[in-house]
Amino acid sequence: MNIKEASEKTGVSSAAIRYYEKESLIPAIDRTPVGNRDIDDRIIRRIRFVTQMRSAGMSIENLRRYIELFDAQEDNTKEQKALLKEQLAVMEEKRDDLQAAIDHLNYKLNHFYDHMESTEAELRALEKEHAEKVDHQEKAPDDGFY
Amino acid sequence: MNIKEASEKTGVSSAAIRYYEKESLIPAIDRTPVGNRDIDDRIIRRIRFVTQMRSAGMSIENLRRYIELFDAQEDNTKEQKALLKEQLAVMEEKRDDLQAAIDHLNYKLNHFYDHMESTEAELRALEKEHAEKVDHQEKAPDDGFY
DNA sequence: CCTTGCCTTGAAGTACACATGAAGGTTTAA
DNA sequence: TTAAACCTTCATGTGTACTTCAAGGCAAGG
Repeated sequence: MNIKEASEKTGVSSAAIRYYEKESLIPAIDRTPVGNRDIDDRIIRRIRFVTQMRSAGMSIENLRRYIELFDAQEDNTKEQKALLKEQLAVMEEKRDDLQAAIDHLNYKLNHFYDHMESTEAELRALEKEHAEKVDHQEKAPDDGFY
Repeated sequence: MNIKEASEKTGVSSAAIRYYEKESLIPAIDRTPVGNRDIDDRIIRRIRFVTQMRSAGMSIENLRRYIELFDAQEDNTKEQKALLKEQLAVMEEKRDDLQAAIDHLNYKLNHFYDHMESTEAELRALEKEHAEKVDHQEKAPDDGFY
């Protein structure tokens, strides 16, 4: 498939696909005799992988290092393991930050209900949760920003 | 406390704190008689909140909108809820992407062990996990990129 | 009095991750 | 054969989120 089709399939712009190839986030793409990119499913999968990691907040630079390690054939496993573990720690910390922020937003959402919209059922649900999370609520701060 | 102390306390640069104030991500900061910022714990909490949301991928623009709604006295809870839910969805997707990446990386780490370093215990742990995750492994793709 | 070290504002510079534009090549369709 | 609709590379532009710089003020120590 050509780059436009790949773009439509992945939701990544043609320019971004070219950029990813240039930055080695995806492998070198085969060309047709006239020089156009001919993109197969393996590339599509890689583009989707890049999208996922980017969406999760990984920088191009880190992502390239990660993929280099992933693709490496040589048996430099010691360094690879070290770098992968480092990367893993970064990602786990980010995930935990994200989870903390999600918890915060959920708390907020559940504890400021809209009088205009709340149905009986919603109110009951809120009250139930409120009862369950008293200790959590106790920790809630003065101004709502921790 | 002065801006430098606040910076050290939060890990956010002085310039960034000034920037956040200018962009209304944190409230206007009180000044000493000579005009220097005098930062209290309420501001510190807000800075930390901003840091967390930024780290979670919220843009300055969205964050400002969110905080404006938050601080508003009018009963605009309907909009607030909408904005919160929107942001929550974004963050949950990011978290799931990150988790997928973490799983991916853990899989990689566990299946290319270093002959030079593995202890008996580590090997047993890997084998155990391997046995537990057969179905997951079955789904592992050709090139490892989904 | 002068240096050190903090602070201020405002303007300008920087890094990242693309987006856009210029100049040109190929293929299909009227 | 001429236009449309793709494509290529290379260069330059853009938005975001700061960072850095310039010019200067205030307070303490030597």
